[in-house]
Amino acid sequence: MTTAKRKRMPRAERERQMIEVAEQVFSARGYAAASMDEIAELVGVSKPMLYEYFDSKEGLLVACIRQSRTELRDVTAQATVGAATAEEALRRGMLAFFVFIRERRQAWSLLRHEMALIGTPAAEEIEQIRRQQTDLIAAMVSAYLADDDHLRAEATAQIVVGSNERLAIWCEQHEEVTPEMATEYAMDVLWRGLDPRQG
Amino acid sequence: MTTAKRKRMPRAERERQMIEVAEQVFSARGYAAASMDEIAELVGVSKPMLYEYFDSKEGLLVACIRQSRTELRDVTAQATVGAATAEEALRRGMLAFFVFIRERRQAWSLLRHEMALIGTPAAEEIEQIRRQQTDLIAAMVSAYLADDDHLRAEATAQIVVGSNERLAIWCEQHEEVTPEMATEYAMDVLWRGLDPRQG
DNA sequence: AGTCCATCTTACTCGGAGTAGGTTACTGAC
DNA sequence: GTCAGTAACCTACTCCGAGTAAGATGGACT
Repeated sequence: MTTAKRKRMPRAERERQMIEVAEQVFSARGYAAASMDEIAELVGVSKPMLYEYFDSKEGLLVACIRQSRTELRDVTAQATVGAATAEEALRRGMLAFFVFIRERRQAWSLLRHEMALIGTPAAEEIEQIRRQQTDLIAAMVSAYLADDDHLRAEATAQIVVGSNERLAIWCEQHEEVTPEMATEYAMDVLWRGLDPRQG
Repeated sequence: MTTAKRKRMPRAERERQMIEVAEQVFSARGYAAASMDEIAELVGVSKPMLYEYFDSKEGLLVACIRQSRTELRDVTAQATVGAATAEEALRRGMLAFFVFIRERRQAWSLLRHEMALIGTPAAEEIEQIRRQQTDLIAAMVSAYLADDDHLRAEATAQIVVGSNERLAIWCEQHEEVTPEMATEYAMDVLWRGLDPRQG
């Protein structure tokens, strides 16, 4: 379809193509229900090629996740540049996140599947990839808030990420919640805190 | 071992026994790597019995998760009774949570596996079970904080739960973080907020 | 024109989820 | 006692999909 003769393309290009197809199939069918045979057929290649390039079904999923996470990190990082205050950086970053998950459904669906790898050999690698995001936030927390307690900064990053991910899943069931509203809800708790005494 | 003749026990009892064994196997091997044959053998029963009582591997996992989540909700709900303020209720609830995940590793490991069911027919049922927890928190938020915005209360509950779950996973990699420290980190963000201006 | 190797294929194995159909022990009725 | 009736249980399969062994083929470079 895209290219005339579906044959003999260089490894790097084939890999990209495989990831693209796999991303669609994984997010459409779910990781467990997706079959390597189907992905291979859609790519227009035989199954052993997938194994040649990605070792296993898990490996293929990890490659897909790595790509989507990198995009997400870049989008959120980009959103925060030029923010004057910590508050503004946090708000912009979160808004970028909620916009991302609404616009790039497929990528987000894939990221949700990273949890499917818990308890597998790939779990550690996934945790490594997540650190792209948490390290970024932990660094901002330390810098903006002049907090030199490293452990606390990491914990704070986990809280921010965890909040956003859960909120994102919740948003999927509440179509009426816009990215702006989600951001407002999150800011209200994370920045101001639940303590009602402050104005 | 436990009972002399491993034969012919009433359904309810057999179910409990199956769940007990399945909980161990799932949390030890991981959902994907666990096999129904192994579980059946450890129970001392043949595989079709598992399917008779739980329909599928997924169904068995859901049953295990339901039990562990009920325990977790009861523990956290119990911890908050008699708290004088919202702050105290939140702190006690979260401390109970972090103690739970450290003491009942197996149950917590199982709850982490609920994510493995994303994109499967059981996903909706899992989300239903989670609501045991979020509804409880949303109700407390509404009551204590006199907030009548239902949507916001739900979002807040998701933030609290998401924070705690991510923090719990992070704690597994940081043995030096005690439940008390985790609670303090979480309270500092969720109650006071990140805004450094307040004292 | 021939050699090398990266790309690609056919045709398998193997393990585990799920099932068809039959068997055995207990329960109550007479 | 003994004879349904049924709940608990088993053996012995099917089938699908992950992963692999071993070989074919096209193109690049000498």
